[in-house]
Amino acid sequence: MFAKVIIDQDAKALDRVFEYIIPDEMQVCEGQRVLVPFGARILQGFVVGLEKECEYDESKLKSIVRCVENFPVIKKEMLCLMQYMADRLHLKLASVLRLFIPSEMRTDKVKELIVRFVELEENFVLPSARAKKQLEIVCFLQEHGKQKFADISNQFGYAPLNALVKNGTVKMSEEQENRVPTFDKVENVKRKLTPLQQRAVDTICENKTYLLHGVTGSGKTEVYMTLIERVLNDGKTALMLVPEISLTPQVLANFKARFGDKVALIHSGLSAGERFDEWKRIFFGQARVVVGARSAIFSPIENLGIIIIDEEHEQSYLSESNPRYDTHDIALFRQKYNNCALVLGSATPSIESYAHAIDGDYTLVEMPVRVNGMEMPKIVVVDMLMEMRQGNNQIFSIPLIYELKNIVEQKKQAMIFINRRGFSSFQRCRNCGYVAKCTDCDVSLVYHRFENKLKCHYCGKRFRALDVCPSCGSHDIKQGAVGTERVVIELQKLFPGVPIFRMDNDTTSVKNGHRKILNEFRDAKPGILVGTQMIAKGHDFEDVLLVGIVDADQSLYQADFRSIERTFQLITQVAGRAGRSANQGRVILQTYSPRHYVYQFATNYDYKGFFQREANLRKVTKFPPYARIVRILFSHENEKTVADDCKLCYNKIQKIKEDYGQDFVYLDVMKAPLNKIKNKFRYQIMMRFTLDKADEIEKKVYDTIDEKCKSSVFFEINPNNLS
DNA sequence: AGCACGCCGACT
DNA sequence: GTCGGCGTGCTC
Repeated sequence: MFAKVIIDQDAKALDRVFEYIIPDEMQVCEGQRVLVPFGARILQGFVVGLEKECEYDESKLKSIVRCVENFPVIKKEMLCLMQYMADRLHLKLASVLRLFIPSEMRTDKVKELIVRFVELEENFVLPSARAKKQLEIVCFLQEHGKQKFADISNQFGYAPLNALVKNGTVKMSEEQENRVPTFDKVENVKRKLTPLQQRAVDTICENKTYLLHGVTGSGKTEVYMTLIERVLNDGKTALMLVPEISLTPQVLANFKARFGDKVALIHSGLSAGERFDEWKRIFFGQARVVVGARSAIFSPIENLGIIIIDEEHEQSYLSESNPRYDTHDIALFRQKYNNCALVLGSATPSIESYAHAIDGDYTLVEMPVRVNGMEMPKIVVVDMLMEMRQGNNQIFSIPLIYELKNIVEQKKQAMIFINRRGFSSFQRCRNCGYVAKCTDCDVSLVYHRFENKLKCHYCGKRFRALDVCPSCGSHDIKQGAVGTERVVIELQKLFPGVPIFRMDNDTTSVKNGHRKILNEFRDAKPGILVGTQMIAKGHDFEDVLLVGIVDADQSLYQADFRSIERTFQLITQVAGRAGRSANQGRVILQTYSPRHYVYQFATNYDYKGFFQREANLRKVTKFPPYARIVRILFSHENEKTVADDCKLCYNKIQKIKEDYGQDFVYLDVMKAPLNKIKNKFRYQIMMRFTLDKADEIEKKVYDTIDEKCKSSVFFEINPNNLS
């Protein structure tokens, strides 16, 4: 027999199958990890096919050395998925396979956790009465049976236990144990479903794709849990994805409380060992519910009855580093393969998904009312240009300060949303215009007052903060756009003595930073929580009656076609934090473009109106979901090399464009908006195709990329962020 | 990816 | 004369 093997190396030249002889005495099946001789080395590979005949010259074939495991780590479904992703997303087979197993497994760094147990020998002799501790241990074991060595040793001391083992009174054994991620213990509260929730549950009963459009606070989580329970009762399994950011201890605890040992949790906070053990529990069918972030879509769970993507509009479902993929595509593949239901849930569905619902590809399920019947908080738009004209140059408008005062007086809580961390987005010399930039990246440095450093948000490099302009010596340094640190400092000036908390990447990177800040904020009344978009997700605080959006325009002016959509989503999500209890909340939205349609629709919570307007715009201007964008990004440390590679590729693509006329909507070549990151120069080719011909053109374009091209090449389909 | 083979410059 | 630079090409 012969095996088709993918070599586990991330190189384009190796991105194909190599054939090997399976020695007669060796048991090898599809999906197994093997060691094979490759050139002068022994490398790891994956068996992706078995054949009686070989295609390559048989005399040149080598034999598989051995299998790494005695079972196939890649299941059949995943082998199909591998081919699908490689074809559709132009990914290397090996890089796709790496997504399917925990990285810990490839490096063989994690070992199985072996736990030692002690129990009494069958014919044990009682220790002498003088050995008091030993007697205690024997009594304890007599009463409780087999115990962990570590527990007994902690409770009664290591020496007496060891003595008992030595003299043969107690026998020791070893067992492999799974590491269990820690989680908070909470009660399993099963709330009775509202008629609206019940209707949603009843509607989602077929093996189709559903778009669950439920306003913030409409109780989507309870719907998910009920659906999962039903699937489990049918003897099937469930997979639920949530954005990493909302995998809060609270959410994890709720799922553990409801589903107990049946649930496996996959999130970035797990240790290597925990991740490996959870993966194994899924692989061997012990876990029947998987709750996790993006990468959990690749869990080796079988017999799926339902896949749920919560907050489906979140951009974190698009992988932005290689291999690049959209979780929706993978979910749709697995749904078809397993013939199960797929539920996409959101208060603000992505334009793409809602368009599918309108077109009838997905079934729309709506929950337009909050569980507690409360109205959505009122959103007040404040024109910051007006404020300036009236002489207010502060970062807070008069109405926001007024509302904040009210909150403080009533001993309630407020959240201030500012989607930029640090103190200010740049430092610039007022005299000569010098702006501090990163030496390795083409970006201005962000000033962090707390550390008094300038930081590059792309490569993390730190620099001395400016007090004197290095170019002209002037002391007149201007601060750029406001960040979370600055907001906190300004609030402290306005409300001395009021507890103010900051939640962003810088304050939550320490272990449990997240939980600590939220717990402290919960008890602070009055209290103000300042944060980036991580405060927009799922935290329900009854006493938050005010949400301030300091710079709503921030996400609006980003150079990508989803920026308006993202702004609408952010406002709606942040607004949803206010007035979760009986008191109606209020939102103050500060902007320099108060008449922009996104604000008109957002303040009225008019998702459908917004969708119509935005969808129409994209239809007319030929953007997704009514066209496909493809970007090829070239990067290399030598600027001339990238420019040449890019230009060469562009010239070839131009020839393709001539053949397709109107279907090749757009083609351009340019420096990437971020021309340099980590000392690598970046050039790009931008393209747009009509949907009809997209697959065909895309394939041709992909094939023109020269294998000998020295730059690294990234091929992106409908990318989210065009920097 | 990594390793071998191969064809041109400055050195014990 | 040789040692070694890294360009090119191959790995079942």
